[in-house]
Amino acid sequence: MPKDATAPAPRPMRADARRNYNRVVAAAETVIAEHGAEASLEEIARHAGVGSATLHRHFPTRQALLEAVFKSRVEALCAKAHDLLSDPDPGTALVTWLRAVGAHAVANRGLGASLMRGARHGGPTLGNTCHTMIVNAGDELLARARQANAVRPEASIVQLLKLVSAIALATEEEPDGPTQADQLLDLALDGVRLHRTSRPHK
Amino acid sequence: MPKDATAPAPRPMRADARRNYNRVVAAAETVIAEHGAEASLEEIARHAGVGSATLHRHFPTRQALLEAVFKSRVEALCAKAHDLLSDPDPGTALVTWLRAVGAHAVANRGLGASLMRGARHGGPTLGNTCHTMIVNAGDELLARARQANAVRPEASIVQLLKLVSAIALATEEEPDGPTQADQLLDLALDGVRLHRTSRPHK
DNA sequence: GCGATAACCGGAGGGCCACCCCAGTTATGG
DNA sequence: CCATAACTGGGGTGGCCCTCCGGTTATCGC
Repeated sequence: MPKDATAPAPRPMRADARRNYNRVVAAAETVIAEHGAEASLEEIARHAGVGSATLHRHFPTRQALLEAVFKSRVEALCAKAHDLLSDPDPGTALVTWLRAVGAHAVANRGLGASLMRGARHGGPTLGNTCHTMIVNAGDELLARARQANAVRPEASIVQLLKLVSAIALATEEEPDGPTQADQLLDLALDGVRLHRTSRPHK
Repeated sequence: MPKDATAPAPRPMRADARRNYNRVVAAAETVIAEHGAEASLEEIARHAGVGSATLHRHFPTRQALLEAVFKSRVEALCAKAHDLLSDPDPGTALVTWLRAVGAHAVANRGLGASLMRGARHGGPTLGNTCHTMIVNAGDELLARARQANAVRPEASIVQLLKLVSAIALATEEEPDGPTQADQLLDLALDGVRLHRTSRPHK
């Protein structure tokens, strides 16, 4: 089965089409890493050796292209979430995963914004697959943590992800982005957890 | 050549110039409230009944325009910070103020982004007056709270403001933005405070 | 009150970009 | 091997940001 996202390709997509598709994704990857998520689509097309029309045909919206670029990373994060489900400490597992999400969002410029944008346009049409994948993966972790009384029960996974994305969005394209993001996450996520013991003097 | 952003005009600025200046600021206010901080400058000029050149002459950069638009609100926030300095509970005062900052940032689309952008371009040249004003005002509140052991000592005011701005940025242009922002702030700011007593079972 | 002058105004134009249309080209199935 | 359907990319449109330049107007010294 072709690795097509949502359509079970009735036509298996012509060879050159798939070739150009891959070229565009590769070019987008490098250009976005260089210039951020607001990079010029034409520059991506140029860098891929492809006309702008081709790019727009394969990816009718910028969001669609971002989804394709970040798909592998999102899948990795979902896999990590699955692994962490067997962690002995549900609360720490959740926080660890959220930090990983934040780290990825900071490292891959624009991922954070991409994840957030997914929430809008409620329609399940397209463009929000990254968002839903992450939400589903994280929801299991949160449910387990909540069951163990390790987190504030009123926090939803959407809120938590939005918080993480916001921090990533705010610190990306800063000189010391990763450091700042880490500190901010430390501050913010600490408020999410429930510390039944009195807080250590640290 | 006096680069006056706020300078006390050696030449008192011609009457029509000031008139157009005010018109542009007023137009920007409404257009930004409608379309966000990324609104088209030409549309602002159009809405003000003014050529685009006039807009660019008065405000050489978008940031300069945003500064002018948000100046009054920022001043109000600084005044509020000053008032809260006499609040009996330093920790609560700080959190109250940060929530107020967040509320303003959400209400006035683009203010959050504007506040953050100020941090960059380290130069004290221009465009970061809003940022420095807010930072200075908040720093006093934070210092007092820290002295009272009411907050985690490693949190800096820049970090806290960045956190608040990030949340505002993430929730603005959402249908239920203010509500979400409030919940997220609740989550995030709780991690900032130091609860010397063991946390209530709540 | 009245020119001279300096400041101000806004339309025109250049460069860049997202997006669409259409004729040429190429892979694919009978 | 060829008919056909799908894919391609150059060119066009409209929008944006920003700058230059000739015309206009407020302001100051007389």
